[in-house]
Amino acid sequence: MKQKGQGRILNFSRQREIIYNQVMKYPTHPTAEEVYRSLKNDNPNLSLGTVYRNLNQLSEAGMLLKIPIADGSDRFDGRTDNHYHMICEKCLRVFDVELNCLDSIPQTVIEAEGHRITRVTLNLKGVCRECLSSENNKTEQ
Amino acid sequence: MKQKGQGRILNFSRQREIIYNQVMKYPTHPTAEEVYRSLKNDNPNLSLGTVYRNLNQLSEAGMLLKIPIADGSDRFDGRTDNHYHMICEKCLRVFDVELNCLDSIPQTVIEAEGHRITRVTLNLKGVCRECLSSENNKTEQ
DNA sequence: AAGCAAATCAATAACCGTTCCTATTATTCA
DNA sequence: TGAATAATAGGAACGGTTATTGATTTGCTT
Repeated sequence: MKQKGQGRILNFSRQREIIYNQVMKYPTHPTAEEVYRSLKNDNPNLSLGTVYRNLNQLSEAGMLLKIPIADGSDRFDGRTDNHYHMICEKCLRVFDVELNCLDSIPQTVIEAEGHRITRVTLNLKGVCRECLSSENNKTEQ
Repeated sequence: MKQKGQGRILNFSRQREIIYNQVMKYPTHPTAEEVYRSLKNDNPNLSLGTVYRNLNQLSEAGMLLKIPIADGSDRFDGRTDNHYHMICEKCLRVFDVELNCLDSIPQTVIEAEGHRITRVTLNLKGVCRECLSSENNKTEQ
């Protein structure tokens, strides 16, 4: 393993490979802890520190997306194209959200205030479609 | 102190009052730790837990705004109207940013995905105007 | 003002997510 | 193959925050 810069290819150690594959396999935006637990059975000597280290390396290399969650654990996403996330307050699942209106924020702020924006992190909280409809079934909102 | 609901009036205990006043006094978006340190000299028996508790109570009551920072401590803001924040990677100061384009996000997501959005949290990272211009003075970017 | 219940307090232990450390094992490549 | 390098497991340590405790203060009722 040589390179660590953004977007570079990482060589795959055994542990890195199973960790990467696990995140790619499920679109559930798992936390490091969840990745660890889901792999621990078949890999009894996997350690949590290794999971954290590899998830961070993979996201630095641009192969995964790290989703910072304001009031909870970071999550990781195999989808690396530009998109955002909503966390449901009821079921706690994380949903992908397309929002191209955010693309203009850096330029807007530069023009208005003179600051240069390098990273836009958005956290949406709400209630997902499924939870909304099961709420409605109870004629309660 | 009776009420805890959103926007209700809180009675002011002595400690709550000095904590609230301190946040209102400075527009620096201090962390709980910073509020604690800035008050500790004049109030030697103030405890950090009290600062946390009161800042959270005040923000639940709508008298302060709690700003979650993805990779650091939460910050508190005496300005409670709708606005957003940029943190400068160089000087680490937090700046207020006006961004009315975000107001339409809840409706957009409802229409596109069917989820109901209840809270929009934005974290902007970048380089502030002052740091940008001092960078330019070194003919280096 | 006295008595009492509720709120608040300081101090500190516990907690959680994450990173760091160390000795060991695996991988690379000359 | 063997020396250098990188990755690992396991667990300690860390920073930010919350929970617990027992003591103190406050507000209410009379």
